[in-house]
Amino acid sequence: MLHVDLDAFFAAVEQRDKPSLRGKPVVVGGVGVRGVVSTASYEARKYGVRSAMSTAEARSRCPHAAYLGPRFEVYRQSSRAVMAEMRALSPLVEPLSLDEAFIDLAASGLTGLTVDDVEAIANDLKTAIRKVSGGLTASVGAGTSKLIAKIASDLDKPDGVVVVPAGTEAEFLAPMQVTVIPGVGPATTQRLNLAGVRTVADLQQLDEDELIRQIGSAHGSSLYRLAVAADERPVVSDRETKSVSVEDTFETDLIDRAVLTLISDRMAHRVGERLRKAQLSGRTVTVKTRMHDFTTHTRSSTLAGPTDDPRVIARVARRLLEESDLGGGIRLLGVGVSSLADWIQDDLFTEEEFAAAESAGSVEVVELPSRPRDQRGYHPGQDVEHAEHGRGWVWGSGRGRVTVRFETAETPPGPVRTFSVDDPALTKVVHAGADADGEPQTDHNGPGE
DNA sequence: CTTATTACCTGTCTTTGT
DNA sequence: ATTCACAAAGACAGGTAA
Repeated sequence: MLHVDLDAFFAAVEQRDKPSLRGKPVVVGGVGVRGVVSTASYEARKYGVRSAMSTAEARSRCPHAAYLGPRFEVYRQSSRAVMAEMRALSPLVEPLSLDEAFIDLAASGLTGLTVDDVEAIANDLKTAIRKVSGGLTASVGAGTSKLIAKIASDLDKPDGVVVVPAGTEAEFLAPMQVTVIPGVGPATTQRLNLAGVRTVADLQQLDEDELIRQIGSAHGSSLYRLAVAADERPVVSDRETKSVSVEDTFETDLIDRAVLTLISDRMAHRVGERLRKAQLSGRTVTVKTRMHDFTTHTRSSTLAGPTDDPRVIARVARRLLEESDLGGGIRLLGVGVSSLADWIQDDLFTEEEFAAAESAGSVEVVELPSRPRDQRGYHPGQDVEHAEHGRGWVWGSGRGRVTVRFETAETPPGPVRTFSVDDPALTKVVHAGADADGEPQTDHNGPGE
């Protein structure tokens, strides 16, 4: 496997496009009062400027650098060209961000390679990248797993190649600080240090149960395996999106609820648009607030069915914002949607579609049984309509409840909901097809029609 | 002083299935 | 057909990390 990392990517693109910046310190990131550094060129790094540092601190460390806002469209374009070169080498490429990706060479039949073979492949790739990107350089790590490739790519930056021979993985890792392992950040490092663990060798000697007690079961068992270089994680291209969100830090803290409501509405619309563009919809709406002291709070609410409707997202976000304590004002507001489904809301019948289907004779509507509290009125396979959840069909009934699955023949199964048989919002019972035996009649007898 | 976006984990409650 | 107990699953909020 290869891990490819473009060197100081955003800054390098700016230097490529503006020759006067070459050889000079360049800092790309937020340029406002609350901006942070995305990328510093190697010239700027000499002054101690680092990613994630506040722009204010970077300015004091390196006042004569060029400070530029990011041009994501340009970076995306170069990224696409570089990723295409990788895919020419092997179809199995997993981008981690605009400037980073894993490549599984075995997926294109490149197996049984010597260290020299891999080095040659990496150098050829770097040449190809330089050619299609207008001179960008990359650092490449290679090894028998994602973990080793990722760590190796960091060892000889910029413009380096490091190949770790098969069989030497554990000894390669042993002398390194635990912080080199992806997933071990400041919090985990501190907990490990308290347990006397500083290097991977220390970690290799620790008891797994002890490790799990210190840092939790999921993290503990995966870290335990990574420490001995046991890493079977596959390279996965086309990973599925699991959430979509928008957030913004304000120049000054905001407290006015009317202002924040308008901002929330705009954010909800942007999220909805992005969901629609990606043909996604989701059930959970989350509002995020960051207080002046940087504490962060989230409030979320889950709908019965997925939506991509900006108005629905905005309405829920408004309510969540109302329930949020703004304290002395907030520095950040965010709106997101998660619990994504790959099928969209209009799989559920709208009122218009229902009426059209009805007049076309493909469905007939009958009155609810005269004793609506009698669950014998619902049979498996019957179609029903619920005021809030749309149209679905009866999955089962009993114990005073009727279970409805919302789906159509063409879609994956929708959510199953259980209602009390006397739920007034459970309105229409529909017999699909021609053999409905009750007298066909249009009727609704509940609220919410 | 401390971005934007996404993913994933955990503890605690609540809901739902059997 | 109804009730009860228990387990599994889901919802929520916060934390960690890249």
